[in-house]
Amino acid sequence: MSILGVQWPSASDSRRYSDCQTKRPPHYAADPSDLHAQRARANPQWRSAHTSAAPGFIKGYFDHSRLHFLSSVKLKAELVREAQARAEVKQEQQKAFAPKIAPESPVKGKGRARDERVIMHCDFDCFFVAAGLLSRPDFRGKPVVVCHSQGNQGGTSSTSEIASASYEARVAGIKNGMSLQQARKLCPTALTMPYEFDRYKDLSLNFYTILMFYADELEAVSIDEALIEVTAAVSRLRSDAARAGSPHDPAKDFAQKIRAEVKEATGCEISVGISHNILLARLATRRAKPAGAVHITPADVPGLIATLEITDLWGFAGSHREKAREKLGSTALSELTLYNAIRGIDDALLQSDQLRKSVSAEINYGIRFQSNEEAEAFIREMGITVAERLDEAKMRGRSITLKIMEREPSAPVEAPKFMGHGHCDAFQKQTPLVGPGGRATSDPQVIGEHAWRIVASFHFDPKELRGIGIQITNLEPADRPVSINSNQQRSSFKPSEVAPQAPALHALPKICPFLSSTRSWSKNGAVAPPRSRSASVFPERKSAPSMRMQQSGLLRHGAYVNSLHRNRPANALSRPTDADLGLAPEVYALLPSAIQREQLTAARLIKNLGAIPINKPKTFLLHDSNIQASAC
DNA sequence: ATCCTCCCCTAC
DNA sequence: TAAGGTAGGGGAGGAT
Ligand SMILES: Nc1ccn([C@H]2C[C@H](O)[C@@H](COP(=O)(O)OP(=O)(O)OP(=O)(O)O)O2)c(=O)n1
Ligand SMILES: [Mg+2]
Repeated sequence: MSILGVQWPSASDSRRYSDCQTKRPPHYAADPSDLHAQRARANPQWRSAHTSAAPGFIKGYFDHSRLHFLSSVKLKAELVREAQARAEVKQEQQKAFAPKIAPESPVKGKGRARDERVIMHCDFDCFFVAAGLLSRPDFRGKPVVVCHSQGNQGGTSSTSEIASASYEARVAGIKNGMSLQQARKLCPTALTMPYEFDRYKDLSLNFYTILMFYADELEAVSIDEALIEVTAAVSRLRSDAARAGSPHDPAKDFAQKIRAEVKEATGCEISVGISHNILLARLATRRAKPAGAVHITPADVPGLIATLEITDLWGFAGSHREKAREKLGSTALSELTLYNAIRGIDDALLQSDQLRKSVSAEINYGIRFQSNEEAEAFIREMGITVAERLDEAKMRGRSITLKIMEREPSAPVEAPKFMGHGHCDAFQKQTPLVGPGGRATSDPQVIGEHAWRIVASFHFDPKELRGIGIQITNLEPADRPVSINSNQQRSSFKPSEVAPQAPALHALPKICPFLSSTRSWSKNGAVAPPRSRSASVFPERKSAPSMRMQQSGLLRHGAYVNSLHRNRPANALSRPTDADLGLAPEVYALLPSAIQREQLTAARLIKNLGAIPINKPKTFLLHDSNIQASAC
C-alpha cells in the first residue's frame, strides 16, 4: 500500500522480552500476585478504571512513574539552568564584599594537561530515601525503602518496585529496583516511604546551585548526580596549603567543604569521588559512599584496577561480563586488556545546542485492551503525548517508530508483576513520518494516524498487547526546516511526488483498519507476514531476527550531556569522548587493521579478541610501564 | 561511503 | 493493588 510515496507497514518480526533475563532484575516471584490483586484484575469495573482502557490513564501513569520522572528531569535541564542563575547571583554578591572568595574565570580544560584536572563526581546517598527522611526523622537508622506500596499494603506479596533503599536496608541485601516482596523476604522489618517528586527537584536545585558555584565545568548526570571540574578552585587551595605546609589533600578538603554545604542546604548526605578523570572519579564515589569523599590519585591506579571486575567500570554491565567470560575467560579487570582503559577523558567542547535525536513516549505497564477500539484510542492518545513532547522540544520529525509488546504465547495471561507486561515478544517498526506537504511534523493527528496504521498492520489480538511506544526520529527544529543531519535524505520520496498540501486524513484510504484476530505465524518469534494486504508493497523480510547473527554487545554510552560552563551560554554542551582504551602496542598489532584505524571500543575489542590467534588472554596483560604511561 | 531499519544495551 | 521510561551509542545487514 502506498500513499504519496509512503509505504505503510506490514507485519514484522519480534524479539523475546523476558521477565527472567538480566534485562530487568528477576525480582518478580514465579507465583502470581495475591488474591486481592487477582480479583481486582478480573473485575471489569476495576479494569475499566485502572488499566490502559481507562480515561486519563496515560496522564495518571506518567504522573506516578518514577522512571518517567527521572527521564523528564534529566531531559529538561531547567534545574541546571536555574542553578546556574542562582550561583551567578551569589558570585556577584561575594565579589562585591570579598573578591578573593569567588572563583576566578576557569582555565580552559583544553589547555591543561589531563592529569592536572580535578574531577569530582557528586552523588546523593540513597537519594529518594534521604529526601523522605527529612520529614520522617523517626525512620533514621532503620531499613527504609521508597516505593508506591505503603505500610502493609500488599502484605508480603507486593510487586511494587523499590526506587531507593537506605544503607541499613542494603545491609540486608535490599537493592534499588527490587520488588517489595523480595525486599520483605530479606528484611521483614523494612519500612516504606512514599515518593515526593517535587521535593526531589527542590533538593536537586540546591545541590546544583552549590556545585555550580565552584565548578569550572559541570555535567549533569541525573537528578541526584553531577560531575564537576574544580581544577581552578583546588589549585588555589593547593598553593595556600603549600605555603602553610599543610599535610592535607586540598582536593579532598574541598570535597568535604562541598559535602558540608550540601548537607547544610538540603539536610542530605552526598558522597564525592575525586580523581583526574571521570572514570576514576566515578570509581572513587563508590568507595566514598555513604557520606564520604575519596581521592584516587594516579599512584593509586594500578593497585586499584587490579582489584576490580569489568562491571565496576561505568557503562559496562551484564552483557560485557558474559562476553568477557566467554571470550577471555575472566571478568577481572586485571586479566583484561581493558586494564588499560583507565585513562583521561577528552574534554572537547561542542558549541551546538542540545542535540535531541529522538523524542518518544512509551508505556509497558497496565496495558490491557478488550477491543481494537480501545487500542486505537490509546495509541492515538499516545500520539498526542509524543506530539506535545515534540512541541515542548521545539522539534518536528520525519520518521516514526512503533514499539509494541505482545504477550509471549506460553506466558500466563496475567504477569507475575501486578499489571506488568510479563514475558513478551517485542515488535518494532519504523516508517517515514509524512507531515503536510511532505515536511517534518509534530502534528498529533498525523502522528496518531501513522502510529495506528503501523500497529494495525501487525494484526495483533488487542487482548494480548502489553506495551506501546512511539518514537519520533529524523528530527529538525520546528523553526528552521533544516535537518539536523545535513546528509540525510529529506524523505523517502522526491519533491515531485509530494502532494502540494497535506492530504486530509479522512481522505486517506483505510488500510489494515482492524486488529484482526488472525496472524499467520507463531513459532519462536519468527514471523511470516500475512500474505494478504500490503505484502506486495512492503517487502517481506528475508530472515527473522532469531536467524540473524548474534549481536556483539556494546560499549561506552557517552552521551551528549547537559553541560554548563561558566561564562558560556547555558545550553552549551560538552561531550566526554569515549574513554581511550589505550592498548599496548603489541595488542594493537594483533588486531585487524580495520580496527586499529578507528577508535577502539571495548565492544570491538572484546568481540575481536575472540578472533585473534592467541593462546591466552594473558597475552594482553599490560606491563607496568604501560599502565604508568596511560594512567595519567 | 552513507543511509535506513531493526535490534541490543546501559544509566538514572 | 501499582504506576517496568527514555535517550543515545552502536552493531548487523540490506539498499542505494
Ligand atoms: N533502579 C532505580 C535506580 C534509581 N532510581 C532513583 C531512586 C534513587 O534514589 C535515584 C538515584 O539513583 P542512584 O543510583 O544514585 O541510587 P541512590 O541515590 O538511591 O543510592 P546511592 O547513590 O547511594 O547508591 O534514582 C530508581 O528509581 N530506580
Ligand atoms: Mg545517589
